[in-house]
Amino acid sequence: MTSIGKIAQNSGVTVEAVRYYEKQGLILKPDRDANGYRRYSKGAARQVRFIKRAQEVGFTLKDIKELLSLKADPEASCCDVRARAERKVQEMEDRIITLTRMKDALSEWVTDCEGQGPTSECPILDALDAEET
Amino acid sequence: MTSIGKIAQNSGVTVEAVRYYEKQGLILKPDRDANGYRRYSKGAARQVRFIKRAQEVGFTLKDIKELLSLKADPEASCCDVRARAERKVQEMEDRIITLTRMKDALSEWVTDCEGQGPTSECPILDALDAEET
DNA sequence: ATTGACCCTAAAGTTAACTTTAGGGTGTAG
DNA sequence: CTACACCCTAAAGTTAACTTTAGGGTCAAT
Repeated sequence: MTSIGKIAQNSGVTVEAVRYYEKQGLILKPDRDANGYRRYSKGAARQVRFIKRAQEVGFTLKDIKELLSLKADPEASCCDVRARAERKVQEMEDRIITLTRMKDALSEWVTDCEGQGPTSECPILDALDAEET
Repeated sequence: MTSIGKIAQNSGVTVEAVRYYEKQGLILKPDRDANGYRRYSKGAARQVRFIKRAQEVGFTLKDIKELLSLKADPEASCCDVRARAERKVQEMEDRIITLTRMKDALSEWVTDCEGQGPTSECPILDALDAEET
């Protein structure tokens, strides 16, 4: 039985974040003791860490809420979880491809640039300003 | 001399976006004709396309504003532009690395998952819930 | 008895880049 | 003359995931 402060500390988030997760229905509402303070069971920090770890691999809080529903649902299949994970992997691949394309375009222009002379003769600005696509 | 609608169309953004860029100081305030309508010179669409293209390679509007200052400044050197571009490339590389790491972790878990059985035995959920780091 | 560390709530603020809304003129084609 | 497309402004809304603020209780120690 610990306080919200300890839970936060043990899971590497702020106290406000823990309250926020509670409000969003991502963690169970804990009991309160006489003074109204939240009183958490030992496993609570683990729930928060689940959230954090899921975020770290790219899930949004909305995704995580779904994942938690599946986790809690005895009817749900592992397949459902897998499908979501695959979709997320795909999204991340797409983001990576886009970012890489952007980066490559920009770094090519950087290569063209000697870094000398006034901006009026800058190949980077020229590229951005070019008439064609 | 064209209307804001044409400018928007010719540069692939909305009318509201053009007005927004103006408010942010990214494009010059155009003259107005008798009825108060904005009246743009021919080159205005090009300014907007500069913005779009810069966004497409990863610059934020804030970055773009800086770039435009450099562009307009006869004292400024191409070197300043290049430095910003290099910084941006670095940022994008960092994002790509992070995203790739995330994606790899998740897709490894996906590989572990047969997609069968209840969620209580799902390797993906297990991985997210694991005790260690 | 007061300091300081914690706890509480509800509501507003943050960031980016727009979009939407509300309320209203303008110009022209039929 | 009346639709209808276009133009105007200012202000609020959008999204995500929190953080900050404002205003207050609680509790152990000094």
